[in-house]
Amino acid sequence: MSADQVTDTEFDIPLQQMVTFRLSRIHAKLNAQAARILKETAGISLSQWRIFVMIETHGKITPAQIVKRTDFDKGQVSRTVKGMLKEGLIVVEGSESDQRSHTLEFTDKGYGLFQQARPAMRTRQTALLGSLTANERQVMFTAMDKLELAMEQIEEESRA
Amino acid sequence: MSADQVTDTEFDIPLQQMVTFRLSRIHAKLNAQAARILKETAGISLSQWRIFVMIETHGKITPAQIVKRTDFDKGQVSRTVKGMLKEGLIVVEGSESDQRSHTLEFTDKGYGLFQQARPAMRTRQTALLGSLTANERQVMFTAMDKLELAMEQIEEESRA
DNA sequence: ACAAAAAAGTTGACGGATCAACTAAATGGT
DNA sequence: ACCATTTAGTTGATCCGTCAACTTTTTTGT
Repeated sequence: MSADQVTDTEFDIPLQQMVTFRLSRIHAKLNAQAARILKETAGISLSQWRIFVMIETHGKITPAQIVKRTDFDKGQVSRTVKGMLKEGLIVVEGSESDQRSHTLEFTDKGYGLFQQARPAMRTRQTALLGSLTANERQVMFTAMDKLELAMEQIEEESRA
Repeated sequence: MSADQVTDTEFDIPLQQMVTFRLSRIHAKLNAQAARILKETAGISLSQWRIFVMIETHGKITPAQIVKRTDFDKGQVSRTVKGMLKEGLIVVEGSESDQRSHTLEFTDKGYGLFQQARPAMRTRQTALLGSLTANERQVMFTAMDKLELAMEQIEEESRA
């Protein structure tokens, strides 16, 4: 049951950093690679891509809804949207029921760039997922769920 | 075999972002939590902690060796070391064989702070690893290995 | 031995992420 | 209906991560 014996044979990376550290490195590499692909294929940033994906998936979504669904920082969403408006990648449409908010939509230009980036992104995603067996994928996702839960519990305990 | 059918039932998060996106969020949360703990327990930053861990593990290590082993950015290592010197957390000792480089060591103050942060960090690490079964841990690490490999292959292919 | 290449470290620039303060609009309890 | 609270979005400050340019020193090939 105790987790201490898992990796006590220290090779290069000490116990204390295994999970955090490995995830951190993978994340950095994944991000850098995605950013590079997006820049090369469509000249857009990773933040912009993520906004596009949310619009594509949910259609006419507001910044607040994006924040709720993704946990992105609302400041950053605001700035990214601002940039995308200036570049003519999206347009906003004021909501009638709520004067504060507006829904986001593709422009033709924005949609074009999004489509331009998609094949490479899709290929990459397929290659990444394809490198794992079905079982590995499944276990990895449940493991990530559990890690997120464990983090929340740590947070609660340390606040008690 | 095809990876497309894995998550084609789109719930909240579309296929294109599953891996990248989940990892990104977990990474961000893990980082934020670690940073908070380190600040509260010892008043040090995550970068400083990581340098400490490397010194602790390898003893009298040079910045270049840290970069090799961890893939940290050498610019950032340089800056972090500079800050730690100014705060008196470490000292450097010039190498005789190489005029360019220097090894890093704890000061008493630095070691004290490191020890001060350790229990909370260790507890957290144990809680994180402990939330997973042995099998999940093992599968997760091999999955991460495979993902890193897949990324490298994508990189090579796109350069061809 | 010497020129060319590689390695160690520093620094500047820039984008991304996080946090906090702020404005304005909507909601809810009484 | 009214005041307090919540929610949407903007903006500024700050830190971290990444990239590239540069200096100095060491290594390597001939």
